[in-house]
Amino acid sequence: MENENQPAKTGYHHGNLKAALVDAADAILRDRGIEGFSLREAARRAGVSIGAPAHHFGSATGLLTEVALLGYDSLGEALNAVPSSDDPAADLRSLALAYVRFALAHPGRFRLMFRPDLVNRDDPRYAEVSARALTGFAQAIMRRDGASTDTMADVFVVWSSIHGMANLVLDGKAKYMFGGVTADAFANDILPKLLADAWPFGRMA
Amino acid sequence: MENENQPAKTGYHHGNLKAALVDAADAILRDRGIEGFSLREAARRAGVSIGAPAHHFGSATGLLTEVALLGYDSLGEALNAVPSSDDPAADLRSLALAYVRFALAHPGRFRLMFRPDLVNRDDPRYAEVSARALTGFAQAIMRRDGASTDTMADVFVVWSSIHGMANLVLDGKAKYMFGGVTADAFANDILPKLLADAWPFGRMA
DNA sequence: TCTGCTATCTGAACGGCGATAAGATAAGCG
DNA sequence: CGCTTATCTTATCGCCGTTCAGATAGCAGA
Repeated sequence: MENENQPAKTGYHHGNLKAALVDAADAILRDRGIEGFSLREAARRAGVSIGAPAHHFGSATGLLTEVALLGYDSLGEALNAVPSSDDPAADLRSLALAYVRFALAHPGRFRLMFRPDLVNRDDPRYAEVSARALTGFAQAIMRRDGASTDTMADVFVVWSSIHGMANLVLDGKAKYMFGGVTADAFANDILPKLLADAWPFGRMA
Repeated sequence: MENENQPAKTGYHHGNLKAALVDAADAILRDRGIEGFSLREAARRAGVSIGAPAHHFGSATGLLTEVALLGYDSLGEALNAVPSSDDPAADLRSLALAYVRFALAHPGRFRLMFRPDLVNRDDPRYAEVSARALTGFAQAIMRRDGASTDTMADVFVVWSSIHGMANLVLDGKAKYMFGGVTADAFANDILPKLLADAWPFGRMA
């Protein structure tokens, strides 16, 4: 997942600092979460001074925006890796499972992606990359619905359901409901059953 | 909503600093959101020195935990104010509407309530107050389901759906789907239609 | 190769933050 | 009245993001 971003730092000039800082920031999100991130820590991990990031990104938001864009890319990859079948309801269950698993596997990235105060959504790449992450998802809903009266409403409702599950589990709220289960056990044991039995979107419309 | 917390500051001793700091913190959440909160700003608003809050709350988390507990109380009030009818599916739609409206009316409080890093969930009052906020909600689901095989799974799925809608709207994601609509317009115009037409939990099981 | 231009990076500074601890103040109670 | 104790102030520490003058070196053109 990490670029090696050669050439490595050789002296005064790093050579590939921009990519190195993005990698460092992503690593901080992985190690310490979004609240553990700081611009200075990213500079430290990249082996440069505290003022160096400003030249490339201007501010902490600038750097985090790059990480968030990568996050949407990786979410899109995870969702697009789910194969389509001739059962769109089953596909929707698989997509929901992939979405929640992504959130649990990359909580720092996932949380960052939905933080309007830390991500510059006016970046021209944002609309494109965030929309593309959900295209396969929207298509599965359309396959299930056929000619719906309001596809956008359906997408929003299904997305909300999945996004809500991811957030409640990430925020530790599912523990209270399923007997202190770990995130892994939830994703591997409880969630698939839940999607098959109690989740109405996994049935034909 | 704000206590007047008499007696007001009279000199060296405030007299009711603990309540005044909770009010100040809640006001900061209202004015500047959760990211705009600081212990020093709360002290400033209460008219005391920056070290004063530590005596009463120990840390920022201590103060924010108090505010979060009040938040769960107020969410519980908002949900319990929704009357029960003989149509549990309609009740569920009303509860969903009240939940999302609460989140949009008190975004700072709402976000704080789900921040495990800012709220001490080991506080003995936490389990009680957070559970009570959702009791009426869980009862409506049980009335709709009758004798379900797994009520907890149903509660989790419905709650996720509602919680996901609240989060997506709060994080500005609904704008992209419903034409840049404001939060008020979403809560008053779009959401009721959505719950009636596209929301499967608002129908009988 | 030399020269100048420009991108890149350093290092110091500023104000704001949470936390801590020593000391000042006053409320309460015997 | 005097002692005890809770309350609040003040100073300090190490973080943080941001800014800016200056140091460094890559690089294009002569």
